[in-house]
Amino acid sequence: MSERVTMKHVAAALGVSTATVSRSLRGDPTISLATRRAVQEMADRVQYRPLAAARRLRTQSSSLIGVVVQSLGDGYVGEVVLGIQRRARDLGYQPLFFASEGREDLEAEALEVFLSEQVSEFIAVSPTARPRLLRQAVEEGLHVAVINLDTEVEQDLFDAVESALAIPEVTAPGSADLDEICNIAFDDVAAGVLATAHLADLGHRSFVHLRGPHVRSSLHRLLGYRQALEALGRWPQPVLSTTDSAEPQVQEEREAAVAKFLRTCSPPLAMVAYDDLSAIAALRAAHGLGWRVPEDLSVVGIDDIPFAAYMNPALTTVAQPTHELGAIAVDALLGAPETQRRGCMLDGRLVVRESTAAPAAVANAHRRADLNSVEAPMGAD
Amino acid sequence: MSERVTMKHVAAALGVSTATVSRSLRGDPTISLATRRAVQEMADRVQYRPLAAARRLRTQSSSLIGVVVQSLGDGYVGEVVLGIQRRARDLGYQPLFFASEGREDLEAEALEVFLSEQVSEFIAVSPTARPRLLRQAVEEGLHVAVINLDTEVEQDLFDAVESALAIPEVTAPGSADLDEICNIAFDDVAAGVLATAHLADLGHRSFVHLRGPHVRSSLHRLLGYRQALEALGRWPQPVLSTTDSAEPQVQEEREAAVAKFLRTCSPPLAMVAYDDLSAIAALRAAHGLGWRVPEDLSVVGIDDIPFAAYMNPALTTVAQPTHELGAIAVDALLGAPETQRRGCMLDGRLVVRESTAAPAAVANAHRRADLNSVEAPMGAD
DNA sequence: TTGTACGCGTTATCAG
DNA sequence: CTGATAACGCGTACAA
Repeated sequence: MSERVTMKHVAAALGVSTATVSRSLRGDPTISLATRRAVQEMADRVQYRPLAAARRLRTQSSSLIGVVVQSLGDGYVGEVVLGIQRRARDLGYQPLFFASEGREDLEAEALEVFLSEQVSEFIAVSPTARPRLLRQAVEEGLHVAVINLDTEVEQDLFDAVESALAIPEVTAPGSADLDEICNIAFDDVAAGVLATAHLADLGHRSFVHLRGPHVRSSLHRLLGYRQALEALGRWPQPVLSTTDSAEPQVQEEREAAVAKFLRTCSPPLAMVAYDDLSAIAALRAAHGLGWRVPEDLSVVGIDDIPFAAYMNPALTTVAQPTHELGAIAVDALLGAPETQRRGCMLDGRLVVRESTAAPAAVANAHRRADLNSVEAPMGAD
Repeated sequence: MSERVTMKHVAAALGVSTATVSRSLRGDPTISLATRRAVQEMADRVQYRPLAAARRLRTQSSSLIGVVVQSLGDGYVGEVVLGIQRRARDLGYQPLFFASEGREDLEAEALEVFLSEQVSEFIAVSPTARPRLLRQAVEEGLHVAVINLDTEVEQDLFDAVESALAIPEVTAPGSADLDEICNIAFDDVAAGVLATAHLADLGHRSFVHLRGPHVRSSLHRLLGYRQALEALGRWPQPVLSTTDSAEPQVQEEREAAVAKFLRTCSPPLAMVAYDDLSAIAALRAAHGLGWRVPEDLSVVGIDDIPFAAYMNPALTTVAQPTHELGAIAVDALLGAPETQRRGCMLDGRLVVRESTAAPAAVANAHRRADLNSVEAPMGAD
């Protein structure tokens, strides 16, 4: 029934050629201002909408920007994605999102789709150690930017960093082979330092780090923890780790690991968690054992996911500049030449909320007794 | 440098016509199996990829399914979107996501984009009271499905439902004018009933509902609360409300409202919150006043956002069948004829975690004294 | 300043 | 069973 309105209609209605319409609509200055205006007016009078497919077929380019994420539901990713969408829109681009669910086959499919859609700019948000996707992407001629590339890292490196020995040479993120891509990164080392220094500034002397999975960001945050402590002359300090398992149980394992550790020591204690989710697990563990946060245990997370502020107590954390990360990635690919290309590193921002406080030194002695006598309110279930 | 591989290349390499290639690739049975196979083989030997733009220009249809959400970061939306993406992929469609940020201009832009992209199927996830978008969409000839349409509702209706009077005629969601669209809905009334009944089953006698904003879902959940209570012969019971304000403060306002209420009464108490976020605010308020959850206050949320399980205590809640909602919406638009068209209503599922328990009747008397003597640990900051 | 004409890669129609 | 050919809507080189 309702025919699609094409340039032909606009042209006919005005008695001009389609070429004139085309040129007018894109503001070609060789067309007289009068006709340009007339065309404009007629175009939206008849509700003309350029057909993306036709334009793409003709120009061989799509003004589509492919974005692969693991999951759109993740709060952190959502923020980054928002930054991408806003900046892309400013530049006249439309993001094409694809959730990979962490599956390699879906990542491959994403690439197929992008190629079919003539996507030429490609952003991967926090890809977990899948160089293949990125390799293929550059091989296919896409311009790719990565936000927080997170490659897998050997256990040995963690062991070394956790030891009292000299810090080993920590390779640059991503490193070697991936060279064409630009990596927009959060400074995980600095975040680790920031979190730890905050606790130290509060007067804490006794620290613990809840380590993340075997990936670069985890290693770097640990490194920051160590660096800050070394600067204070207090290294080594304990590091907790859990087996890297699949999503469902990971929170419980973290909670268990923290609980186990807390039983071996006495307040006050200061914890730097790998990320906010880890910190939240720690909150639960502490509560389960009757440790009060922040009085007995100060906890600082990293990321500042949307829910951090809603926790009880609200989580002190190092915020990632999520929107910026997204915007910069877009700029790096599409922005004016002055916007950098070769990647960059952004600092986090300390957000102090309720989960950290000065150690309650005075009350120590008698609280300690308390803790030993009470049963854990929630026990292990 | 790297030329795009087209059907022409495939055809040339095999000495056949592009028509044959085209037909073979789409499995046209009029082509001999032999050639079909040969074409297939050659096609992926030379890495042929159909150009979406060309196909669309020719067929006038895009196998793209437009999806408008408010925010991709929202955990709830993320889950729904996942359901959409999975089902869409099964049917050979590619979702095109657009985050409206709740802005009407962006919604309009989304529609423009969809039209340009020849999108013919359109899903809106939890649109908040913006009939305009949907109207325009159907006017432009799109097939639209809505997941949890949430229109604004007058204060009067809330007042009426909260009163002791007879329940007023509550109009169907969306209602009247939006008729072409199919509404895939979560049964909010049933969810309210489920949550309330759970608390009643636990033995609670004293209830309170923390009401949501002035939208249909909020009204319906309140209605469920009332219905369940009426069935028990315990209506009326208190209902808490906050001013509907913009995102940033809403959590704090909810927390304050709950705190204010808790000060006026004594444990044990059972609360049905509008949603998980409200419930989380209640958790904070309770903690701030020294009420223990679930011993003094049982709280049940609705939605089961991903974070509900991580809360401390983990939140008991009524889960929305998020993936299903998404999948059904896709089916309603694209699925086989046997998959319904005219919308449907899905039930929630009670997920019992740690925030609800039987009222601690015995301990009441002396605990009450406690509560009155202690200062709120966290005070108001 | 504007019009004419062609081609982008694909599919559909019509012959063969 | 397969091939030639036209057309989808737009942008642009070239001509006027």
